[in-house]
Amino acid sequence: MGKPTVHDIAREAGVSLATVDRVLNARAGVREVTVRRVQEAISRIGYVRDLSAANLARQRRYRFAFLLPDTPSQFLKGLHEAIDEAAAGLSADRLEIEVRHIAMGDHLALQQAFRRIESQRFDGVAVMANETPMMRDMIARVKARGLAVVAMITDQPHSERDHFVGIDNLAAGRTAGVLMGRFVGPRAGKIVVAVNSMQARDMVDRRMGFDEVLAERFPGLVALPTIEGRDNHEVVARVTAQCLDNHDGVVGIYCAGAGLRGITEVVRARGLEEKLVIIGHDLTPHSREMLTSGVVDVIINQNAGHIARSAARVLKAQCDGVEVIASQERIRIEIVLKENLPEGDYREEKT
Amino acid sequence: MGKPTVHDIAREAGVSLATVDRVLNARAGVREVTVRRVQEAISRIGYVRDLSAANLARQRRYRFAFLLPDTPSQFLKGLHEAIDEAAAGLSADRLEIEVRHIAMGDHLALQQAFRRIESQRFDGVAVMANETPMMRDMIARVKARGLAVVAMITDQPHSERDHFVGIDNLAAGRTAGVLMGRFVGPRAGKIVVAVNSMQARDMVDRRMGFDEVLAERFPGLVALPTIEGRDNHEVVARVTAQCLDNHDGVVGIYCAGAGLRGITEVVRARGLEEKLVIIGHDLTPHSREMLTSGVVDVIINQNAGHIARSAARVLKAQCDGVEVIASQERIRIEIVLKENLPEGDYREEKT
DNA sequence: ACTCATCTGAGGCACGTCAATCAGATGCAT
DNA sequence: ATGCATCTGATTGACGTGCCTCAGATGAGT
Repeated sequence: MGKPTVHDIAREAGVSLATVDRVLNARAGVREVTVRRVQEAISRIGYVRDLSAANLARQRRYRFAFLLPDTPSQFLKGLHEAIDEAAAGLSADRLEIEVRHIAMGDHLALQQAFRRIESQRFDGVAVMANETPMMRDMIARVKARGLAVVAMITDQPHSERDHFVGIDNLAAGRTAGVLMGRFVGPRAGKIVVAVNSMQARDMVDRRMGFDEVLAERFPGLVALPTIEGRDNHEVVARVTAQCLDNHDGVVGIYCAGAGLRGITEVVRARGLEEKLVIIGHDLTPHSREMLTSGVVDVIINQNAGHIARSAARVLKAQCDGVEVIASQERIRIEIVLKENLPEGDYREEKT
Repeated sequence: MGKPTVHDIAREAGVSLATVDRVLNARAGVREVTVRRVQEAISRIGYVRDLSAANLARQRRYRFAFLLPDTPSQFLKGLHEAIDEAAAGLSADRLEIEVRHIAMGDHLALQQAFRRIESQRFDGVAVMANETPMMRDMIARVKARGLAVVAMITDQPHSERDHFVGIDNLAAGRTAGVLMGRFVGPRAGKIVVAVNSMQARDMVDRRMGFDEVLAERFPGLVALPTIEGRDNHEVVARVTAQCLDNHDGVVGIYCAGAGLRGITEVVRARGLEEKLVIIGHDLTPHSREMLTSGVVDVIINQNAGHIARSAARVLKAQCDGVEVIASQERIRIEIVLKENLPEGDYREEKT
């Protein structure tokens, strides 16, 4: 005979289906003794609940909100697309995902967004934002309401989030550091480092990791003071140019944040492609092109598709009270060279 | 109102549920006119079938066989564990996976294995084996029986397999080549290259890719004739030692196949860790340790967990006649350094 | 007689299956 | 040409899949 069902439990425990169901779902209205009797029957016959049948019966839908900053970077655009794609693929599993862009830094907007999520019967939230006391409060509130919460890309380590979907940015910075050191080779020289903003935790971590490795293993390389690009190519381009004017012996550039385009423009304009080792973050149409054409040497990537799917899976697992496969949810620090560049990975090709 | 169901189609088309069902499942016994009428109703109300309800009703199970070589390498052990883990996670989706080890090269055993699969009502097969005319025949046979077939790790490009789950080994070899060239730096010298066997297609591809890049971009580096290790540490160790004895100016070792342990033993015994750049393939407990301790510089990895899950997903999608998310099924050529080494990725840590 | 906690039965979710029915066509005898 | 039995392909209805839900029954205690 097949796998045991609720009927088998009912028969085995000498109660009705409805009672079994109440025990299974830990609802009230069942005597202690009965609960025990049912539970014993369950473990005796080795019952495992069929989640898809259960979801069918209760017409369950999982509603998740994904909160992203409204910064218009290519990476964010790619992430948004990846989320939509994941949502399309998972709609068969009764998942609905709504992406909302929020002006980060605008505390009021963020608060409103969270309040709206509370009142709109969502089952979970994935949020990408800097960690602030306010964020911690908001997360605590929705958690108290029973929602699942994951932090995406940027962790909220001191909050009650259930999970972090993203990479260890310190390790990413260290990885960039090692590659910079080894690609530059035995030459000594200076390294330009650019970030979005030193307000952002992940940028600070990357910079720290990068500096650590340079100090430990490549004493010939000196990282210059951080350039802050504020998500703006033109700012990055201008400041990078200044930096190159002011310093002799620059051998590499590490672009830890957005704005790689600004850097590649300056580098190409001055014909420095061959002389400088350039390392950036995140695969985008532009960074792929720069990799292919040999202007950029390495891209450190966090796979947007993987992040989107992982966030959705983790939220669902949390709602179901189920364990995830840890190794599947570990976002890898991908090292991408021209040689191992995956085709069309940042965006789906149409079939 | 909610999503349209078969009832809505039936009402809209003015037929009964059973007729709708036969149209949906393309079974015979429905007049042309009626088929058209039903199909029009379907597209008019935008019906999408609920696969989980369908599978519940028909008590469907997906039975897949995974055929692996019985070579006792650490990578294969890890792959087997990854498959079991994936199977455990997917059993909720009604997937059953059976792993079978087969003495590759033993044509008779392989044929028997395939015959058994045909007679045992499997829905799909994932196979890891060298491409031979016999394999092509076997694949054609099971395909003719309606099974889904994917090639794993090693492609069967001239067969009728539905999909290949694995990496481009030429690109992997090129990736190893670039890293070798850049890590060695401006020094000139010789590179030792070890593989399992030049009979194996993937080994040949890796070697070719490696050589191409060296020739194109690092003319100072010369790859020595291939060492064939035949999946045996001791053979690898002995031949590597000989090779180091016979050649001056070796600056790096590329281990394209199994047997990395043989190489690291020789290197450590001679205290050459610092002097040589060592690049290997596949994360295993041993290669992780060598990476951590700095003996090995780079591991090119194909994620066993990803491969196992991808193969299972693709097989299921094939059975359901559904498209997969292409980017999710693209196995990446992972570059792993000590710095971006994922924790416990080769095997699940217990929670 | 009337609570109240506990428990049951029947029906529903979206779909599949199979025996049973129906309509139309065919063949045959008149 | 008409009536009638027969056959066949098209269609239906009812029930099954594992689980959930809610109105209502049961029974112990007041």
